[in-house]
Amino acid sequence: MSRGFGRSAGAPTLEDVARAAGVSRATVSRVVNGVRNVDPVIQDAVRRAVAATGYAPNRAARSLVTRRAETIALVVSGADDDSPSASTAFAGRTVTDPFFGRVVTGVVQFLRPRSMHPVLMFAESPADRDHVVSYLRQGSADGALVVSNHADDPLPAQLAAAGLPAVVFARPALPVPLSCVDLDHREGARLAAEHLLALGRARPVTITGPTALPAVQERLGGFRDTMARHGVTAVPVAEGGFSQESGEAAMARLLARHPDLDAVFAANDVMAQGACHVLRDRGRRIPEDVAVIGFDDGPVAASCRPALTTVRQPVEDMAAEMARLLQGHIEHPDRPATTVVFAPRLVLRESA
Amino acid sequence: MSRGFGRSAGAPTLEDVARAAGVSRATVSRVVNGVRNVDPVIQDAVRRAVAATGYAPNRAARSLVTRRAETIALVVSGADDDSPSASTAFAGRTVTDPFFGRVVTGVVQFLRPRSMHPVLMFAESPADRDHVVSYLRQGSADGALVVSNHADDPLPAQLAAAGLPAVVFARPALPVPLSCVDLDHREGARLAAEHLLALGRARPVTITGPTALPAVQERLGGFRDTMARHGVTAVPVAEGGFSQESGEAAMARLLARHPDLDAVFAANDVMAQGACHVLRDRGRRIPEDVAVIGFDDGPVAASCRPALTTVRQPVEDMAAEMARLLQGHIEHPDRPATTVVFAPRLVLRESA
DNA sequence: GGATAGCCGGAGAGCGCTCTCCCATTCTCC
DNA sequence: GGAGAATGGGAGAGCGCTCTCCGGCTATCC
Repeated sequence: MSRGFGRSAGAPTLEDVARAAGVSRATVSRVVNGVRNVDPVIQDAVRRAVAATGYAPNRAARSLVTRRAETIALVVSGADDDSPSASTAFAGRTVTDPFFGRVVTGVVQFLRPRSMHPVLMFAESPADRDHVVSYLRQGSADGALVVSNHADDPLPAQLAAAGLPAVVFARPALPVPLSCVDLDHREGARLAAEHLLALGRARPVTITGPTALPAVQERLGGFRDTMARHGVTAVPVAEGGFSQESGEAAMARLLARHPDLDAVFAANDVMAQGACHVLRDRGRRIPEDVAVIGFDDGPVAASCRPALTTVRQPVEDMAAEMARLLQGHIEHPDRPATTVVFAPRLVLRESA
Repeated sequence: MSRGFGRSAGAPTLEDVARAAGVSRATVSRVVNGVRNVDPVIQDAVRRAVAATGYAPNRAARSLVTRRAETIALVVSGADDDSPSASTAFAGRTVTDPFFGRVVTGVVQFLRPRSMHPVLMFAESPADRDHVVSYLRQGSADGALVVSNHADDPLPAQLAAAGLPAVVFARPALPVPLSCVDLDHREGARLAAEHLLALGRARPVTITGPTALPAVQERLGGFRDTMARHGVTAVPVAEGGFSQESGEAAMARLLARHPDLDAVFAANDVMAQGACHVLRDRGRRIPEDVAVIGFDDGPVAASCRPALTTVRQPVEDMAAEMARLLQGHIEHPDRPATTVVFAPRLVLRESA
């Protein structure tokens, strides 16, 4: 931390290091960035000068000329605009949701070795979305990773229209010329259905998420189709909102209409957990009386009782892939958008 | 999005706007930043030109001259250096931990109205910490918010030594000249103890976190002292590691040694939940046979069964206060470090 | 009416860096 | 040994912005 040189009061600059090493600014820059060959002797002198002055390259100055922020935005987006309370409900749900943590983990996994760090942004209103767009247009970040919880989130389209590099998690409702990562939801649902069938369950019900989401549709379709293929033609459905309470409510409705149900497939773990609570309160044993399968395999799945049998979504890998795709789009602006689909896996625990 | 002007291929610059509006660069800058009086007529022309060109000020250029990044770093820090597996264990634990989400929520609450966004960083190794320090020294962020999960995390001291603005969550083990926010842990433990005493419990046990943490010490001390003051002199203790498994293991040990226990005070909700599982597995009813009190009041507390009675830590408020303090330090570098202590609150649910 | 103050716009100097030229030196090969 | 190629360092022009200074203008006051 010894300064000594930088008589210019502030932090030492390239100029200071150059003077200390007795070379030009350009040479120091070359050594610092490891570009072009530089005489080992001079390299050494420069490195010593860097250490002596405690030099740290100024990021703003570098960005100004390279036109790269070396930063990406991680945008959590999509609360309903016209619902006044949506804003807080959403923030509460998603940021505290372990799903969010898993996304962060995956993104950081990819970014860290590259010494990059995500900027966290939340887009819940039209103003927020404009802000995200202008943030990128200002060059504060080179691209965006978007996680919407709303099927018709307009942000991806805005980003695409502005020609900004972006990758989205889960295919948006209306096609957008952006790369995205997604899960094979139909396959996940098929896995769940076949497991329940193998268990001999013949009166399954399902708790879906908001049916506007394509992913929700696919899970439902996959489940129904598989069941139908095995002769189970009618699968009662209740729609939930991904929250535990909504799962409880949905379960209660299903139980009232179909007291003889023997299996539940919920569109996420949290609702599955809610369903378990209700089932237990009504004296049903899990999995003996009712088998329950969730979706996601978030941290709750393993820690709740009974531990949840669930369809694992490799969120961390998917998030890391988003980052990788984004990097590709940033470095090669003309690269066409692609969709990477991940395979789900059934994780067997206690509930089914 | 109509461009039209910027013949300079890239994004429109101040220069482009100035030309379009028929004024000087300085005037455009003044209008954009709302500094000094500018003739309303000219202001209007400038605004029109801004809209017409689709101008967005370049952040790097601005930062270069203002010496402000208008960005702060949110650093999650503290895995044990010498334990090879600590890195992943930590990342998994903390990022997925709802606690982290609550911190983010609080920080964003403060930052958002100011159009700022946190950069997420993880510091688990000495190299990571050096990286955080140099990131700040590069001017990539104006200051850091540090959340350590390790009592003797060296990062705060490094930051302080480098003279960088930083605020830490929870007082570090060894005093560091940085502002911090903390909870009155003794008071929280007292609240829990008195509630158990009021319930008529006389054979309480407690599951602590890693005893190296000052907060853990205070919770334990506060619990013991309050109990002692009411005649309960011996409180069996088992140390946990804040994870559910560690809570389960601790509970099992306590149960083996003190089968007649009638109350458990756990140092966090997750361990309390683990304790509940073990107690139930051993046939103990909660709260009839054993009353359980957790700490934190994270999202799990309300959603697990039985819903947890717990000591609420206002994490969001604390995190927002961190951001506020940091802003103060950034704007007034000479402001002395302060500690803001928050009051806990007992939240009554089913478990006690 | 002239001197002084106040207001507002423009000119221009950088902020710290990268990167393209350019030039000096050494190497290579006939 | 001399022409050509390669190698490695320096000079200097900006990147897009802010901000100080300056100058021209109008308002104010004796």
